[in-house]
Amino acid sequence: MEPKRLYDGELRFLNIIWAHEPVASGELVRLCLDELGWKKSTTYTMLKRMGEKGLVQNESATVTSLVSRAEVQAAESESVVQQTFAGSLPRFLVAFLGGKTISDEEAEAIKRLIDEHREG
Amino acid sequence: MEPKRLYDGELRFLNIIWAHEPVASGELVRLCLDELGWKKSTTYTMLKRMGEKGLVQNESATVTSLVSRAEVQAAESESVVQQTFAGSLPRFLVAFLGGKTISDEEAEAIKRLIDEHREG
DNA sequence: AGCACGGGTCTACTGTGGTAGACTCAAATC
DNA sequence: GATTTGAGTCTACCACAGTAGACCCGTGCT
Repeated sequence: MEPKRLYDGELRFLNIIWAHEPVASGELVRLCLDELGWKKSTTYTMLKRMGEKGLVQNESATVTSLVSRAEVQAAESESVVQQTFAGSLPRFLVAFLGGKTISDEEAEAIKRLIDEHREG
Repeated sequence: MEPKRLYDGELRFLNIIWAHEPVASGELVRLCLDELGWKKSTTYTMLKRMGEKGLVQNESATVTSLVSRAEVQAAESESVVQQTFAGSLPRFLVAFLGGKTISDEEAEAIKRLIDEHREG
């Protein structure tokens, strides 16, 4: 999976698919109408365009994703850290945390994560 | 500054401005030609459009930015964590770290950052 | 006076994301 | 056989990022 950044609409669409796949196309039309306010043809247009990009698949009226949420999220995070912070995670964190504070639980969770990914 | 997400071109343009401001407009035209391959009119169009958005300023042929790099970076990181990870920093980190490993120094730097932003 | 030149605007084309109306087609139903 | 219904396509409009060619204007050089 090349680190291709997704557009807003694609992401919202994928989120629905991930949450329900495999999902019947008609059902997906209903879901998109409810959650995104899209008309039927909009959903099908999206389906087709994203199918051409290899992001989703519509076979015998059953829609599945061809990229996992994890892959997309990894690419997205990678892309931002790379493009905006020259690949530096600490710089990202400095910017993100700014004036914010984080709870003790979150702090511990993060430290644990860091330890799990230490080299050596 | 509202968390308005910038486009690629705007970001590349701002990067040049940040690196040289205050910069004479003619000089900026040269820089953009060199670093981005933009023609003069492209640079001026950008300048004007981004001026209308309140991102940059061109006064008596001197260009300055109206948003700091830090602000933009904060907004950018905020936006990604919000949109792709439901605002959860740990989730972002799980995705970002993936199979990666980080050095001891980086790990310590990050832990220090975390502690500095604990609440209470 | 005339010209070159740098600063800057105007207009406009291209691509594409986002969105949808009109329509086709096959299967189910009456 | 005729009609409804659900799946799916075609065409198209709008907004806007990205990009640039043609042009205008003032100032200073010749």
